[in-house]
Amino acid sequence: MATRSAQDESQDQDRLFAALANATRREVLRLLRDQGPQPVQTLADHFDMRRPSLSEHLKVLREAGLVSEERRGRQRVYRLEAAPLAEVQDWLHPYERFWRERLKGLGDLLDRMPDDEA
Amino acid sequence: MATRSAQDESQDQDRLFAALANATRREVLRLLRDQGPQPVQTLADHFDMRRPSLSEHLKVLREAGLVSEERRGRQRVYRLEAAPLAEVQDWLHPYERFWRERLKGLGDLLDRMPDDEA
DNA sequence: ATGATGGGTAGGAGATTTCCTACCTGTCAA
DNA sequence: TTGACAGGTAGGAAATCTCCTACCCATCAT
Repeated sequence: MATRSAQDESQDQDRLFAALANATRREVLRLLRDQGPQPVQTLADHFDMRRPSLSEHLKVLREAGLVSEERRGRQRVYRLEAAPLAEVQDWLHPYERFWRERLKGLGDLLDRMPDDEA
Repeated sequence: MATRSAQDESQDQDRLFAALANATRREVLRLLRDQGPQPVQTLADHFDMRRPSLSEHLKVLREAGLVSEERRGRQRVYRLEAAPLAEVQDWLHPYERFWRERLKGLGDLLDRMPDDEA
């Protein structure tokens, strides 16, 4: 197995978070998740945007490893590749106790309040 | 409680993901998580960047709700506010079964391979 | 009061993003 | 073979991001 440098990995992480930083791209992921693999035109129907622009979004998603394409005749069927999202979850993990502490604290506070103040 | 429109919420989500789409800002969050609340100068020591630039990153994080500031004398102590990250986790959740399926498939495949090929 | 310190804002340069129109390639049907 | 269709790339405009220097305002110590 080819070993990847720490630099490569943080560059991957950059590409991943950057890919998610756009509402259109997040919506593409949602469509592929909820409706399964589909060709570009079917995806494009959901957006108020010319096809070449969507093509570029698909390219960003491809380069982040979040989608794959399969050529079927003259169509290219895009499919969700969720694996990189596990890395987002891993990134999130060390923060989890912080927001749970906060929510717990809020819960405790509410518990101590009379109902009509809560 | 003031009700927030769906538009407001998707704008929040945009701000949140956009805030995370920068390595410097993610590193600020990590520092606040691992080293606790601290003033700007202490944070700035970790970056090869002028202070005003870091100030702007802190502003982006503030507007995403990911940090808060407390004025102590002439210092401003920044603190991690992890709550919005719960929203990232919520966003992630519907994707989880997809990457788990994939990993499971990979695991099954490896199980069927001779050790020296795995 | 005055200077030094902490940290923000203003304004601008250069890079990057996101959209567009125009055009190209590959596949299918007549 | 010719046309139509799916979808990519090229190149450019406008917006946004990320950095900078210069400057401003508070606070604290002298």
